[in-house]
Amino acid sequence: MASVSSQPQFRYTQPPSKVLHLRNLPWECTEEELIELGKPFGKVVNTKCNVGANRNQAFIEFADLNQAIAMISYYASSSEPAQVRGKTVYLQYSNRQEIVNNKTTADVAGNVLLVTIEGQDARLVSIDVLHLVFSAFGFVHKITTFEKTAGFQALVQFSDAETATSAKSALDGRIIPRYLLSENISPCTLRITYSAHTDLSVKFQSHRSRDYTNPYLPVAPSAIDGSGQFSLGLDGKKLEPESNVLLASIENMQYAVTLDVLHMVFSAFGPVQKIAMFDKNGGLQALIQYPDVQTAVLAKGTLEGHCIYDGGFCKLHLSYSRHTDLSIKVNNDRSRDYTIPNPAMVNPQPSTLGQQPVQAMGGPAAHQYNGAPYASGLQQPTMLPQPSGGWTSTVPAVAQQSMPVQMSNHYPYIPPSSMPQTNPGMMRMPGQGGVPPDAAGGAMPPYRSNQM
DNA sequence: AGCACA
Repeated sequence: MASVSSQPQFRYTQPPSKVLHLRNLPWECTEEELIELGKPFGKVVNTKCNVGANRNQAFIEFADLNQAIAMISYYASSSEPAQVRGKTVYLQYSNRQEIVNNKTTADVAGNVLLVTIEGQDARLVSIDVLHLVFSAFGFVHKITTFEKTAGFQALVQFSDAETATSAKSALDGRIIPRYLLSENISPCTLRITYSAHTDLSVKFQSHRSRDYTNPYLPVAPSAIDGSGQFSLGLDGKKLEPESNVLLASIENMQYAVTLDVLHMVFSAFGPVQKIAMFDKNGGLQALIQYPDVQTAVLAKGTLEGHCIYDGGFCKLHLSYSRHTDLSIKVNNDRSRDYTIPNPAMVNPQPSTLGQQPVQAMGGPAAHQYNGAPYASGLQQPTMLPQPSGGWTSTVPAVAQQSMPVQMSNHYPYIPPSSMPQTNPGMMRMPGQGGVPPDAAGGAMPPYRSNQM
C-alpha cells in the first residue's frame, strides 16, 4: 500500500486510486501505448486494454497512488489532452483499487477463435461463408456456431495458435467481404478473441457445426428430416457431408444444358475431372467430380441456387454426392472423363445437340468466369499462407484471377435465338456466395483492404 | 466518452 495523499485539493467524481480508467481509446490500443502514456508520471505496473463493449477502454495501474494522482492532475490542468495515436483519451480514477486478471482467456493466444458476427443480419451468415473466410489463413478443423447474449457467435478451430493469430489479426474488426454475402444482407463485422477451447466437440455435421477433419461424420438428425431437397436460403443448409463430387439438379431447364456448358461452369472453380449426366424424375441431373473436396465446396457455395442463364433459366441446385470417384464407362455427350490423357478417347461431338458456333458472346466465355476461377490455391485452397499482406492477398480461390487455359477450348452451348438478354457465359449470381459483379465481368480486384 | 469476467 502506498502512502495516501492527504491533500484532497483535486476532487473528482471518483476517489483516488492508483488504477486509472481510460476511455475513448483507439481500437486495438496496445499495452505498450498505455505504458508510454503513463510512464512520465510513474511506474506502470499493470495495464488492461480492449475493455468494454467497444473495447476502447483501458486501465492503467501505477505502483503508487501519487503517480496516478500526478497523471490525473497533470491532464486536469493541461491544455493538451492525453492522447493515444492522436486520439484524445479521457482519464479518471478507476473505482477499483487494482487491475484484476490482466490476461483473460480472450487475450491468451490459442488455436480456437471466438468470433462474434455483428450486424443486422449476422445470423444469416452461413457456416460455409465463415469457413471460406477463415480458410484463407489455414486449414479450418472445426466450426461451431451458437447464439448468445453477445449475439451470433462462432468458434473456429485451427491447427495451432499461430494460424489462429494470423486470422485474428487480419480479420478482427473487419467486415465479411460483401461478395460472399447476399446483396440484401447488411454488412457484418467480425469481432474476434481467443477462446480457451483447444478442441471443439462436433457430434454432427449440421447447419450449426462442422468438423472438416471428418467429412463423413454423421449428419445431424435434425438436419436430415423434413429438409428433403434443397433448402437454399441464406442460413445454414448443406445437409450432407462434403464431397469432391457434386450432384447438380437443373430446374426450369428452358434451354438445353450440355456437358460442355456444365464443364465450363464448374471449371471456374477448379479442374473438373469427370461429369456424368442423367435424367431423374423427369429432370436433368449431373454428377461433377473435382479432385478435392475444397473445390467442390467452393463451387457449391458459389453456384447453389443460381441460374446458368439469366431470367431464372436452368437453375442449379447442388448437393454433395456420396460418390468420390465416378466411373465413366464411355465418353459421350452425357458423360465424360476429362482425366483421360489421350484426347482421341474423348468424343467431343455431342450427338443429340447441335453444336452452336461460339462467337457472339463478346470474347471467350471463359472470361466471364474470372471471378471465381481456381488458380494457385487449387490443390489446397485452404492452405494459403501468409498473414502479412493482410488477408487481402490471402483470400481463397474466389479471389484469384488467372484463368485455366483449357477453358478457352470449350464451347458453351448457345441456346436458341430466343435466348433472353444474357449470353450464356454470364452467370447471374444474386444470392449468397455470388461472385461479385466485377468478377463476372472479368476485371476485379475484390480484395481491397478498404472493402473489409 | 463513463469501469473489466468467452
